[in-house]
Amino acid sequence: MPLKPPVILASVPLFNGLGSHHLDLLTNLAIQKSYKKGEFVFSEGDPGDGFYIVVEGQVKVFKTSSEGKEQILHIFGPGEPIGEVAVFAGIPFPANAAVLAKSVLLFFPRDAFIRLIAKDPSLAMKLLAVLSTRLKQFTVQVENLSLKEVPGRIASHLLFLAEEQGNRHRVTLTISKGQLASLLGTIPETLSRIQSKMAAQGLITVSGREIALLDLEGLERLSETGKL
Amino acid sequence: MPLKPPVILASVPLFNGLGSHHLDLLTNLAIQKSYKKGEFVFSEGDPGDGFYIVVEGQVKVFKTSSEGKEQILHIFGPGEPIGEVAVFAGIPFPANAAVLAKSVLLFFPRDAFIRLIAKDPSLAMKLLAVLSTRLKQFTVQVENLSLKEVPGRIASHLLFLAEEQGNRHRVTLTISKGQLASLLGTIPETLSRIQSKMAAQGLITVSGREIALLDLEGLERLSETGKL
DNA sequence: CATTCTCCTTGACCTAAGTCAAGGAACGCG
DNA sequence: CGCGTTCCTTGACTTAGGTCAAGGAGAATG
Repeated sequence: MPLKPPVILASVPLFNGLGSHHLDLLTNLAIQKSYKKGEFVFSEGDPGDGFYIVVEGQVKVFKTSSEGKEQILHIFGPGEPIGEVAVFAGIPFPANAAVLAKSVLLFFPRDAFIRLIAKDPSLAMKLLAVLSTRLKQFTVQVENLSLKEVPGRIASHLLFLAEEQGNRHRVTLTISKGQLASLLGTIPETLSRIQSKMAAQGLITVSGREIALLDLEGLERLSETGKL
Repeated sequence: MPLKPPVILASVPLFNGLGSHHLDLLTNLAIQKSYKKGEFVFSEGDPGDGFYIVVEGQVKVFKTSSEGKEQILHIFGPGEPIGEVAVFAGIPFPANAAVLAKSVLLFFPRDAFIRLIAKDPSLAMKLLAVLSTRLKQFTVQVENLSLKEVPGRIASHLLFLAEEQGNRHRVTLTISKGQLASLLGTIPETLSRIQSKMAAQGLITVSGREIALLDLEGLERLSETGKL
């Protein structure tokens, strides 16, 4: 059931600084949709007739192999746009999107949104920045997958979370270990084993989704020269 | 030695369809630079004070691990823009760029170029399309690295080249085998071995940089369900 | 509170692909 | 045209990490 969105657009970074006139136009464009845990937002190959912004909840974008293994490309939280690639490249969605928890998204239909950008270069500049940042993130993901072994990827990710959460010594996972494995290009078993080994070496302690970073030096070293 | 560029901008896809006024402005912005084989265009971490367009030659963009292994992110040919990510995200270059053969590039300084876009939404739309397409390519690269084994990656790449070169049954590598290995996230030894195996099974025949695709069916299958 | 999920962990095993080392082929240079 | 350098190929070996299988812990449900 599509609903009219609440007036939260102003708090979305992408629309930040937009005039209230444009915000009104956007508000009229947007269609609000709700999803329950596990539900797909779109599938790889679906026509890219618009993009989404997360209002609340969490969405994973991922690829699946023929044997059913899954690789998460990115996890999106509130305020982040999903699927703009399909809109601007004029192609079908290149990956799947599914929600990890009950979520609310806003949908912006392609054509109307494109018309809006054409009129407002500042919106275009914002989008360029968003896409560029995502590109940079892919750069890191490829580096991690190809040049680092699993322990290094885990260490990197923990340090990244510490940075993001603004706490040098303790991080909270926002996704399950299984999903984390899929994000890091490995499987739960391997993640589990390495996590144990890291704990045994005094690098971290794990308790549920709470992880204490005991040895930042060591983690830093591990994240670069992958040897555990 | 920077030189004024020749009037080839109109033939660059990114600037295609731009008015001659804007083309003149761009021409005045651009600085032509020449590189000899192996030379770096920029290094990871360098300030992103502008971006480049390939006029002739070939440029690889790549990451390097602490142990010296290299992963190529993309190979750019004539007409393609390099390094826009740094410009629009306002960050240093997130990877290295080096030329694979004697090359000529045009450099566009950041600030002037940004001013130009702000005035011309159609240029912004073109850039959005370019970045989106690159994003989609990364999507494929991550999928290949994480969800496919090396034989599958090779098969995919050969089929991709066949598509690109418009010849179903014969492709020509434009880079050395060693560089190809680095692009596919493996090493020359492994590439070599698998190529031999594929030849033994009648999928392909290899002679230098010329590869004949004998069994498209088989390659297609291999590219999906990676079993050789 | 017991039951059933779902998720996580550990063990034994196996295999894809990386390392090290040695020849060969091809290419550019003097 | 011969020489050296760079690139490619093949072989023997090692290993990171995936697979399969079996518990165990925690959360959710009736």
